[in-house]
Formats: sequence, C-alpha cells, structure tokens
Amino acid sequence: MSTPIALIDCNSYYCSAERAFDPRLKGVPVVVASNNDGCAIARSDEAKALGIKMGDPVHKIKDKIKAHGIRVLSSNYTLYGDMQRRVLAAVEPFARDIEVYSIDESFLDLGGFEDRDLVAHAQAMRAQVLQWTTIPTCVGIGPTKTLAKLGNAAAKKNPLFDGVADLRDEPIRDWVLERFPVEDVWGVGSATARKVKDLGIHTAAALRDMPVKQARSMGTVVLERLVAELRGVPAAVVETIEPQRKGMAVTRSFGQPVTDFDVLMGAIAQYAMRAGEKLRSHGLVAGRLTVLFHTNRFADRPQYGASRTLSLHPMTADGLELVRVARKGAEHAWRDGYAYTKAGVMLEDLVSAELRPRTLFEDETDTGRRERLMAALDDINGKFGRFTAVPGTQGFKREWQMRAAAKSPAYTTRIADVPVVRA
DNA sequence: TCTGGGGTCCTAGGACCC
DNA sequence: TCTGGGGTCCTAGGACCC
Repeated sequence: MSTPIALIDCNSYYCSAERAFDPRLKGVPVVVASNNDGCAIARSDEAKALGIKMGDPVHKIKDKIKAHGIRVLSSNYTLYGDMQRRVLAAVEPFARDIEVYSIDESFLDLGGFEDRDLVAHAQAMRAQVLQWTTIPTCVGIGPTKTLAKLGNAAAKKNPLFDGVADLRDEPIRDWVLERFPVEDVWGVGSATARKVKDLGIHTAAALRDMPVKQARSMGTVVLERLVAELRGVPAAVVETIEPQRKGMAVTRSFGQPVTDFDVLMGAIAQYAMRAGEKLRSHGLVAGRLTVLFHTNRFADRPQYGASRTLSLHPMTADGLELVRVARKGAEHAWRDGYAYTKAGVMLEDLVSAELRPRTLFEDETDTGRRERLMAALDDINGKFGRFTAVPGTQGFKREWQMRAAAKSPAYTTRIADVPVVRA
C-alpha cells in the first residue's frame, strides 16, 4: 500500500486573494489580468459563468465587462506571494511533507496519517486555510500524484464531493475516471489529446487502460509514466527539496510599442538588472545570456524578432556586466523600422556562486569591488523600493513601462498599505 | 489601441572523437 | 546490394505546466 498523496489547490486563487482584502469584490464577477493588463488569467465563479475563458484578451471582452460590471484587476504578485505563505502555514500541520508545486497548489505526503479518516482530515485542513486566509480550496487524494491531481479537479467540478475527492477508493476512482475528459488529465496537452482521441481514447479511464507499449511508442516516457500513475503505480514522488534552477528569465511586453534602439535598450537594461538581482538572491552566477525582442505577432504589420545568445566569462551575477553583454547582443540583432512590443533577458548555465570557476586573468580586487557594489545596490533597492538606484541606460521616461491600471495595494507587505479598520 | 510570464523535461539530430 | 561503429556532448524545438 503506497503512501497517500493529496493535492490542495486554491479556488480562483488570484481572485480569492484580492477578495480577502476587498469585500466589495465578493459576489460580483472578478477577473485578474496578466501583466500589462493583457489577458484574463484568473476568474471568479461569477466571471466563469459569464463565459470568460482562461487567457481571453481583455480588450476582446470589453463589451462583456461593461455589460455585466465585471471587475478587472491588474495582477499583484507581491500580494499573491505573501498570501501563499499564509496558506502554507495553515496547511503545514496536516502533512508529513509538502511539495509547493505552484503559487496556489501543493502536493502533500500524508504518510503517518493513514489510520485517520483522510476526508475528514482534508476538510479540517480546508477549514483552517479558510479561517486564516478566507481562501477557499479543494483537495484530491490518491495513491499517485496524477490521481491526487485528478481527484482535485473532480472535487472542483462536482459539488457532490463537497471539496474533497478521495480516489484511493476503487469504485469511486473508476466512477470518476470514466467521466473525466482525457484532455483534462494532468500532463495531457492538446497535441497528446489529439493523438489519443484518434485511437478512440476519450476518457481518463480509457487512457489508463491503454497498453503501456503503445503509450511509449505514441508519446514518450512521459506518457508511459502517466498511464502507470493512472493505474495507481507511482512514477513520481512528493519532492521536498527544491532542485537547483536551470535557467531564469525576465521578459516583458511593453505598455506601448518601441521603435528606437536606445529606448529598447532602456527596457533591456532594466530586465538585465532585474535578472542579476534574481541571480544574487539565489546565490547563483550565470554562464550564458540570451537577449531577445520582437514585434507584436498578432498585429497585421511587418514582423521581426531576433535573439542572441552570448557566453559570460567569467560567470557572473553582476547586473552591469549583464547589461553590457545584453547590449552587445541587442546591437547585433537590431533592425530599424519595426515597432517592437516585447523584449527579454534569459540566463542559463547557472551554478552556485561559491562554485564559480575562476578564470586565468581575473582581477580579484576588481571582482570584489563589483560584488560590493551589487550588494549595495540590492540593499538600497530592497530598502527604498525596486528601481530606486538604476543604471542610466534604463532612461528616465520609460515609456515602455507595462500597464497596470487597476492594481490593488500591497495590503500585507507595505506598512502604508495595511488596511485600517475604523470604528 | 489594447493578446502574460516563467519554468521543466524529453527527443532528435548534428558535431566530434577514437 | 547493403556506405564502419559506437560513444558523448550540445542544441533546438516540441510539449506541457501554472
């Protein structure tokens, strides 16, 4: 008998986090938009009922927003990140181990709790999260991660489960899998769904019953493992230690198109500086940098996009060095006459800063000086807010700055924004 | 006028080597 | 009739996730 695994997932997480501090958002349709106020990335139940889909461009649903008074909020990741901390604090006592899978989902190793009624256990956990954060959740339980995930989706869809679906029970598992669309199974994307449907496989149960060899030859080992997991044979475990990161990226769409190299370079400089900050906060250095920018692929206008990858030696986390290298790449890739709408900086070959290989001609004093400069920069920007001290390359106008027309306050992380209750 | 951002894993195929 | 064989490393691109 394998250890039971649970998946706890927050319902309409970003919308729920916003509602925690603004009661006016309760009972009305709410949508949280992606960066630049571009797409709908979280919808309350009321917004879903109005037909708002995940990823809908906000400008294409303007009429619906107006007609139904849908509240559209800019995303506030500082708030969502801090609320996640609180959710996890509530969940912690209910599991032996936790794997934080995303900002609103965690896998729980329920080893040691087997002799309890796990449905009641999960209900108690949901109540705790709700009480501490006001955020509603659903829980799926199963012998494998895939089944826990599937149970979670079933609990969300079917009110019969009252928020908790335990798929360790075989009759219940079969009942759910036979009614579960194959394209909704975790790990089945549009390409795989198309292929298996051609074979007449339309449900999770049919996918489970697919011959393993056929799964392997049609897909990859990934599909083979997926079939095993649906059968209750674990192919993955709850991972409790965070793996070393392989890459890091800072990419943004612009608030308005950019046609001038220096202006573009301002944005790229900001992203490179931010990428450096991220590296340093993880204690890493990078060995390779990619700079990229492109035009709006949805627009009926001439298109151009390019990227350049350059190596960083010595490996570094120095923001100014990243800016210098990114500029070199951007100069190479630049073409006049286009309206660019997005740019980015990506870093690869990451290693821990202590393990950084030294190069032959490196000036240790100079390296030390630059490291202190970066530390000072992090200090200033940490204390007085991001972008307090920046290189001049970023420019002062920053017309490319992304739109965020309706961003909520930093209720939990900035003292001036803490809600005040008046008697 | 307005369509996000940041990740991971896997495979195929080329380069290179003995 | 039948192009040597086998190994590693790297990269690009696809697929998937939230």
